[in-house]
Amino acid sequence: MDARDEALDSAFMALADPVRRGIIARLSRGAATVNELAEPFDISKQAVSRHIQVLEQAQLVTRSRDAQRRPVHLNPARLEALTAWIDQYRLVREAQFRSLDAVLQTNAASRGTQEKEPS
Amino acid sequence: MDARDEALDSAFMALADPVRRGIIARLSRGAATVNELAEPFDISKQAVSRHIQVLEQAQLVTRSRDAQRRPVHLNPARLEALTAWIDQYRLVREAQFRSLDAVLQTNAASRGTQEKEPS
DNA sequence: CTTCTAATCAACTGATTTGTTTATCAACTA
DNA sequence: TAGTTGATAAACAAATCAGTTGATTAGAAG
Repeated sequence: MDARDEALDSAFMALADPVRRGIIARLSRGAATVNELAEPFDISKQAVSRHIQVLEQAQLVTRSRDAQRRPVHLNPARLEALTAWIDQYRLVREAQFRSLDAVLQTNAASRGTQEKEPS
Repeated sequence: MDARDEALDSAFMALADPVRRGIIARLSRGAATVNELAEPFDISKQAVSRHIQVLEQAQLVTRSRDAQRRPVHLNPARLEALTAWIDQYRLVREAQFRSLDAVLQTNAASRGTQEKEPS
C-alpha cells in the first residue's frame, strides 16, 4: 500500500486550486517572476506568492536567483510522478474493461443478462 | 485559459488525501462496499463514507444499488481527464527541454555558460 | 544615503476540512 | 413483529486554508 505518500498529498493538493493551475499553465511556456505570475489574477501579490510557495513545497516548481528577482520554473518530473500514480490504477481498470469486452464478445450474449453487480 | 474548471478542483482535491487514494487503489481491483473499503483504515466508517462522497462528487467513483448495499465503482474516465490536464503542460515543457538539448548540442558549448532569464 | 522595486513575513478573519459521537433510515432476517 | 446490518445525516470541535492589510528584508538605481 502506498497511499502514505506525503509528496502525493502536497502535489495533488497544490493542483486543486485554479490559481495554482493557472500558474502551472503559464510556467509551461517558460519561467516567470512572481509579479508576472500575479498579473492575470484578481488577488494580491502576497496571495500569489503564497500559492507559489505551495507549489514549491510540492516540488512542482523550483526557484532560481537573479538579483532581487526569483524566477519560478516548472518541474516536469513531479508532474510525471502524478500521471504515473494515476495511470497505475486507471490502466488496470481499463484493462479489466477490455477483458470484460472480450468475454462478452466471446460469450456472444448467450445467456440472459444476469447481473448482481451492474456495470 | 482553463483553470476555471471546478471538476479539476474537486478531482485533484479528492486525490490529495491518503485515505481517498487508498480507496482508489482498492477500487482498481474491483467494486467494493463502504464496510469493505473502511476495513483497512483506523477511522470510523462514517468518516470513510464521507471520503467516498468526496470521491463521488468529484466523479472519480460511481455507486450502484444492491439491496441495502451500495457498491462503489471506479470511474477511469475521470482519472484520464486528470492525466490529460497534466500531460498538456508536462509534455510542452519536456519538448522544450529536448529542444534546448538540441540547441546545446548544435552550439557545442561554444560560449561560456551564461545563464540569465531569457525574457 | 535615499528611494524604488521585488518579494516575503506577520497577524488577522472567514470559510472549509476532517474527524468524532449520536441518531436515523432502509432493507433484509428470524 | 422485532432485531440486525449497511449506510447515512446532523451537530460539534480542532485544524487548516485562502484571502486581506501592514510592515519588513534585500538588492538596484539615483
